[in-house]
Amino acid sequence: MISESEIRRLRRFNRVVTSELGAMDQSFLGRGRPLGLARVLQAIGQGKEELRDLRSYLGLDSGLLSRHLRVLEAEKLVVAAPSQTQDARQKRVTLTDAGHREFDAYEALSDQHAQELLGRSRKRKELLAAIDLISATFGSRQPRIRRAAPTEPDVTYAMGEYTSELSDRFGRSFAVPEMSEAERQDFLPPRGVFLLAVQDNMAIASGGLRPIDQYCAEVKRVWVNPAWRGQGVSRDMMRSLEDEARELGYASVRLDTSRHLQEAVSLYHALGYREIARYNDNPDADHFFEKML
Amino acid sequence: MISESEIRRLRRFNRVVTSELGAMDQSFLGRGRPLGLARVLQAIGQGKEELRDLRSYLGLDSGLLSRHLRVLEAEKLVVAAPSQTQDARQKRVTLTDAGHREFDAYEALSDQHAQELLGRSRKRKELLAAIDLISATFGSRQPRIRRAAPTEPDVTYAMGEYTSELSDRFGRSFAVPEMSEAERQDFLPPRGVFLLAVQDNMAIASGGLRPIDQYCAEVKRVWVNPAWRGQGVSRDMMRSLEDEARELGYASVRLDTSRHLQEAVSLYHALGYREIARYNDNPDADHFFEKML
DNA sequence: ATAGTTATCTGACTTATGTCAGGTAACTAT
DNA sequence: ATAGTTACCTGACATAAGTCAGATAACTAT
Repeated sequence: MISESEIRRLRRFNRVVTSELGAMDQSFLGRGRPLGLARVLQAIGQGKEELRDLRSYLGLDSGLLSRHLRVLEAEKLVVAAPSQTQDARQKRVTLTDAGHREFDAYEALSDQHAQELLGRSRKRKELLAAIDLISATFGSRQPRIRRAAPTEPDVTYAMGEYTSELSDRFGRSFAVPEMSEAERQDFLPPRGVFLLAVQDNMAIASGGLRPIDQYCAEVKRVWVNPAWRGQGVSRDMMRSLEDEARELGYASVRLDTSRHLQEAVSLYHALGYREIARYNDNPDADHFFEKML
Repeated sequence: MISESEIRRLRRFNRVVTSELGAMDQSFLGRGRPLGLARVLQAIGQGKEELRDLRSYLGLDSGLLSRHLRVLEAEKLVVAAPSQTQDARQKRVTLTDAGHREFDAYEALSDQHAQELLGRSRKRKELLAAIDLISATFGSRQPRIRRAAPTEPDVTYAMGEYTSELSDRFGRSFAVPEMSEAERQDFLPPRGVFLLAVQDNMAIASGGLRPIDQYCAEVKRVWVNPAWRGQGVSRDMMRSLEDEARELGYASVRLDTSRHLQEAVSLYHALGYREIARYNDNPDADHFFEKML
């Protein structure tokens, strides 16, 4: 079971992190606005514009939220508008230009704090892996899979991690693939698609689909952040890619992979892919799979 | 430099952890006492008894702390007494029996929360390593080295980690050494000593010294929590052990180690130890060192 | 001995946060 | 059409938290 010392280690972690977060709050107060208002402003800036979302996200009483919004309105940082929904009782608030500036200022403070923390670490890569593992363990439970343009920053991030992992696994350096305009189009409907699994606002997994010919698409660049592995994320990603392929009118998908990525090989077997002969000249691939849709 | 995505990962971590800590606070409120008072009570229970310590630890205004203490006194949870120091103006507060019970109740809540969090993890060992790395990176900077009795829980914890690491390194299972009463005496003055490096109230490194003969002591069980490595902790530990050996009247120290612990071998070289011939029959050792004090 | 400093306490005040009971207008179910 | 419900707002109130200006007694430096 869970030992005394494990509990103490977690509690030490709690103590340490609490004091860091306290420092963060202090820096927010520097803008002369109580924390409650700052939180509301940040939440709105992050797209929580419907009042009901805001209330549930911040856990606020409706009266209190109403009052906070009144203050922010008086400061001309937000404006109220009727909600997008049918219901004319519901409202939404959006940031004014001044509101955006103020929001950006809070974002900059957060970024600065984050940067300062990262700067303290000698072993940044390990630290980030540790941070991700904790985010994965304690974070909200539902990664959401959505389409993404190959040029999005989140895709760039995912591809960076992907190639860095390939480099580790293969023991030699891979470069992030530079895509031509034509290659990017291959990953966009109607020819293909690029998917990201997003949790707590950040990509934790990716996968792409591009045409081989009229009837067959190829699965490429499937990556899952190591901290989220073992929770069925890659399975969900593969299923979503297959769904997309069907919708785009393909009859089958193919993919290649390598003995250096053993979990991948097992996964494809488990998902009903069958091994086929080499269908391309990728020198790093030694396993080839196909699945009829 | 520090990239955009690294900052976002740290901020995601912040978000996730903030909401966990919020849940913790909620559970504290269940005892019908505002957070401020609960914190004071906890701090006193943790040995912050001098008012000045309390103030600086909790960052409280002296007036506010005074009032908080008055409330706790009225509840008969704490009693004030003159400070241990010369200065008759200074005061200290201690928990009454009822105070201890109340403190224990808060401790139980914390433990319960910690346990619940750990229970959520599939990969507990990795999670704890991640937690330690973050504690090491963001925690307070000064590990303190102190003597410890071989029977202390912290020593037991350190030895558990030590043997578990040996098992990993050697690729076979080591058991935590059962010590006879005589062996324990070997690690206690005047014959020897056992040291712990403590940070944020927990052991992060250990080392022991026991007699070989009248003139020479042996360094044993040097362990540093992996999260704290690379910061000179082992160096400090070795220096402290040497100081202790000198004080206990030894003229030299010896130690054995293994090629499986390459950092250890380098460290001993760097600290001025010279390799000598095998001086014992430890089958796991293949390097032997000595240093004149 | 004297002047200045320090540790703690008290009272008065402010601000932040939270709660609750209506109120209005817009909705839903029948 | 009517009764009941819901989303948001307002006013009144309560509690928590923090600030500040003295007051007192005990200290320190000279």
